[in-house]
Amino acid sequence: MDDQPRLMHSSHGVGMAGHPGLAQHMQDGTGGADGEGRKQDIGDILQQIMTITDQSLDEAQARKHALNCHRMKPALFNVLCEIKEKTVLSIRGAQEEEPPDAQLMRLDNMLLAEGVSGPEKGGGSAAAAAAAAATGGSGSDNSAEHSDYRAKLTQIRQIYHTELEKYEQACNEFTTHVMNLLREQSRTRPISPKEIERMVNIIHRKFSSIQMQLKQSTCEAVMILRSRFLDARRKRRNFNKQATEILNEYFYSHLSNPYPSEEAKEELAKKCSITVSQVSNWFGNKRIRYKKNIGKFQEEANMYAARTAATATNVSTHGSQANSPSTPNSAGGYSSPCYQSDRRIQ
DNA sequence: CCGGATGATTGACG
DNA sequence: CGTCAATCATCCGG
Repeated sequence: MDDQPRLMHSSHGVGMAGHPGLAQHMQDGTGGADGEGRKQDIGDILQQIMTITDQSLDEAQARKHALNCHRMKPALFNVLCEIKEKTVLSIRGAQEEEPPDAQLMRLDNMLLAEGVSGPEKGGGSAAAAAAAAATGGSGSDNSAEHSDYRAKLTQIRQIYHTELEKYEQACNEFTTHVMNLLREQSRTRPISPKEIERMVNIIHRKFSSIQMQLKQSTCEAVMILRSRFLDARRKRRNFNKQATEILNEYFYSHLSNPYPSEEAKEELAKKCSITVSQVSNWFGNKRIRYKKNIGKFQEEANMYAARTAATATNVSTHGSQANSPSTPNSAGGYSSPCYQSDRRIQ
């Protein structure tokens, strides 16, 4: 039975109700042949086919078996095929493949870029590294944040994958179920493989729309995580003591003009293992805070002035004085820096 | 836990 | 674009 040609449009579901022209075909094809008995038979068989989906499974199973063994069954099947063949032409080309969804592609790309849907290790760490670089944090502290970010990303990724797998499994289960159903039904009514395929497509589309929701919420979670991670203000760490000393040293030894050039900033940044913009921030903050309350900083100023003076004398006694000519004005008064520090910045 | 210290951000200005 | 001034958000010592 299975090798009979099967043609049936499946978009109307599994029932036969509403098939046009079936009744008259039956009359035309069988009316004159054998009288009332046959007509009755065919009426029965049709009725059974039409109502088979309304019945409970085991009941239907028994009916189906009876139906398949019915002597009129092959003939009826052929008739159905014939009708189907006529109608299938008008159905063809009704709907075509939809273009790949732009939003879905965007989501996929983003998940891939964030390392959620890509290969296990590479993408995630790369994205985290990029994010870390963007924050411009110093070496020591962002490794902790980095691992924190990584851990959270991994968490998201795991949830995403288990959910995705669940959906996929459910989709496959449902698809095979429907396919079995259709294949089973194709023994009593004509169903073409193409129609089964179309039905599978419909199911897949439905499930992928569910997946899209998953992807969307995953993307959202990643964005939130990322924005929190990238907002450096929320995880500010003080510079280490050495960096602060280097910066202060420069600041107080250039008190008359505490505006490091771009190269000087780069140099300081390298020495302190921070970024140039962090150096700029530091000097900006320092200048404004120093100016605001010079008194508060005087002790500090004296200290650094004394220190630079000491190193300067050390250097000069050793014969080479390479770094002194830059700011003769400010570095000179080491004995009483507190008196000359006023109104330098204005 | 509080308050000052501190790094970063924001908006205005030249 | 660099700087200033105000402000935010966090850190950290007492």
